[in-house]
Amino acid sequence: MEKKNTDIIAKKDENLTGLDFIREIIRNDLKQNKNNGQVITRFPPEPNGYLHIGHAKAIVLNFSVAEEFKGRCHLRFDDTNPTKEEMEYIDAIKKDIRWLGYDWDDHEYYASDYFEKIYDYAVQLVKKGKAYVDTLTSDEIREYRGTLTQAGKDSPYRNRSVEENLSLLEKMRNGEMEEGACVLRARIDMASGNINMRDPSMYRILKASHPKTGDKWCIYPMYDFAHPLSDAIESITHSLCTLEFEDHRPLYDWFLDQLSTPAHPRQIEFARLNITYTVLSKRKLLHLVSEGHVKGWDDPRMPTLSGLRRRGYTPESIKVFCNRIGVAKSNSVVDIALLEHCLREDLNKTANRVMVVLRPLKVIIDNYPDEKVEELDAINNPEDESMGKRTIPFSKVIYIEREDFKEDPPKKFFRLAIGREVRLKHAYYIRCESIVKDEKTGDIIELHCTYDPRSKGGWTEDGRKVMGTLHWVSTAHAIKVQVNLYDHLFLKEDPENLPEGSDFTSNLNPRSMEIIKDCFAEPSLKNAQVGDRFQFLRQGYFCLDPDTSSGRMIFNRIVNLRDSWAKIEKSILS
RNA sequence: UGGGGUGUAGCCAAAUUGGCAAGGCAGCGGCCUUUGGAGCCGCCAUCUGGAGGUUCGAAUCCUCCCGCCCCAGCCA
Repeated sequence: MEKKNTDIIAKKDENLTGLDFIREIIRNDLKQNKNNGQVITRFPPEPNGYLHIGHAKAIVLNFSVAEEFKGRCHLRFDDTNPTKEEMEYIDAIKKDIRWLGYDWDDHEYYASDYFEKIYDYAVQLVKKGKAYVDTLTSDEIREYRGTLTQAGKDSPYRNRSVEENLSLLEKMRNGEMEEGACVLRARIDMASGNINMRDPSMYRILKASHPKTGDKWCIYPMYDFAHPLSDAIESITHSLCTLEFEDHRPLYDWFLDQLSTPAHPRQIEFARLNITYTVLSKRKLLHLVSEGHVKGWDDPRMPTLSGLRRRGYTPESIKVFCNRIGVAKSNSVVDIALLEHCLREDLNKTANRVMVVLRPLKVIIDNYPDEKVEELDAINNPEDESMGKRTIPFSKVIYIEREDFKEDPPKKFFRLAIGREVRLKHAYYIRCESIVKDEKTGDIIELHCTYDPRSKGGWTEDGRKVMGTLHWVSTAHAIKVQVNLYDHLFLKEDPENLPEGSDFTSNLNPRSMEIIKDCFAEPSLKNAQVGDRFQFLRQGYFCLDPDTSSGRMIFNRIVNLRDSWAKIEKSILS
C-alpha cells in the first residue's frame, strides 16, 4: 500500500521521538488537506554575503522537510536591494548549497523575476486606498513613527487621492523623483503596538544597477512587501524563517489578505543557530574578511560553508549536526563540541589513516642493519577493512613525535623514556637506550634505541605488555609537508561578551592558526589530491588544501582527535 | 497596562496533548584496544524559571510573579 504523506516519519537520522514543531504543523495541515496535500518550501538567501552554517540549518530544514513530505524546495534569491547584492555571491551560494548535496532542479528563482508583478500588486493597493506615496523625509518618517511605547501619528500625505498616488508612483518608477524624495507606504495603522504595522515602506527609490535587472528599475520593493508576494507567486505552502520575523507576520498576512494572490503561504518562525566560540552574522563575517582578520570568506577558520569546506568538513557531518540540534523557538547556543563530534563521527568511518610526524625527533635504531629497508603492511582504516591496506617503509633512522619522549616521564605517561619500551605502529618494539643533547642548548637532538626483531608487525608471542604505541616515519623515505593547525577563531564562548567600548574582534584568538612547515609524512601521501581527507594517526583529521603546489603539500587540520592524555596531563598539573 | 516571543540537566532537545521527565553532546567511572582514537558498559533532573491553585494524578490546565530574546532601516 502506498504511504500517505502524513505517515512519513521525519528525521530519519534520529530516534522516533516527536517531530519538531514545524513538521508537526505541516503534518496537521496535510491531515486537514490544506494546499491540496502539497508541501512547497523555499530557501531565500539575500546575495549579499556568503552562506554560513547558520544558513545550513535553514537549508537542511527546508530541503529535508520538502523531501520528507514529497514536496519540493525552491531556491529563491531575495535580491531586492541592489546596493548590497552581487553576482559573486549568487554563484557562491549556489555552489555551497550543491556542496551540501541539495538540488532545486529548475526551481531557481529571483525576487527580481517578479518585479513587474510586485509593482502591479502595489498599484492595486494604491487603487484600494491601502497604499500612498509619502513625501516626508526619512527623518520625518522616523519621527512620525513614534516610539516603542508611544503611538505614531499620521503623515500629512496619508490621505492623498488615489489619482495623485498613482501618478506619483508612476513618477517614482520612471525615475522622475530623486533618491530619497519619497516612498510608497502601506496604509495600515500608525497607532499599532506592532511598529511594523505603522504604515511600513513598500518601495524606495534606489538609482542603482541591479545584478540581474541592470538599470531597468530605479524603485525596489522592501522585504516586507516583496517576500510574501514572492512566496505567494511560487505557491509556497510553508514559509520558514527566523524568529526576528515573528512580528512581521501580521504584515506578511496583511498584504496577502488585501491582494488576491495565487496562494497564502503560512509563515513559521524558528530560532536561528548560534554556536559557541563562533560569530554568525553576515555583518560580522564581512567585517572579519574586509578588515583582514582572516584570509577570505573561505578561510578555514570561518564558519562559512566555503570555509568549512576548505577546512575539510564533510557535508554529511554538517547535515547530521543540523538534524541533531533540532528545531525549536527558544534562543539557544549550541556547544561547538557537538559539531566537532558529528565531524569526527563521519571522518572516523571514512578517512584513511596515515602517519605524519609534526614535530620530529630523530631516532636511530642501533641494532637495525644500516642499509636495510622493510616494507611493512598497514591497514588503512580499522573501522572498515574494505578500505584496504598499504605498505610503509621502515629503516634504521626514523622520526617520532617530539612530545612522545620525555626525559622525566610524569606518572601515567606511557610513551618513550630512557630504558622504556614502546611499540612503533605497524612496525617493532623499540627500547630507548640513550639520548644525545646539544652541548650548548641542552636540547635533545636524537635518541638511540634498540629494536626487538621478534616484534615485527607490532606484537610478540611472549605476551609482553607494551602500553604505548607511537606513530613514526622513516627519515629516508619521508616527504616534507606543511601542516596548518587551526583552533577556535574566538577565545570566548560568547565572542560578543565584551568589556565596554571594545568590539568583538578583541576576542579573536591570536593563536587560531599555527603553521608548521617541516613535518614529515609517510610516502604514500604523495598521491593525495586536493580535498582528500586523512586521519594522521594519533593527531587528528587533515585535508589537503588547494594552496598545495607541486613543491609543497599543505594540510589543514580539520579537527583534532579526542585527547584523553591531554586531560590526564592537565589534571596532573593542577 | 507598547507589541511579539521564550524559559525542561553544563549545552541542545523530546515527552503520543493530564498518566508518573526520551535521546544526543559535554562530564565522570570502568572494560577493551597495535591510535591515550574508535568501540562497549555504567553514572549524570524525586524533577520542568518561582509561588500558589485545580485534580486521584500537572512540565502539560488556572492565577500571580521573575528572567531572557526581538522590534522604532527608505536593510533582509
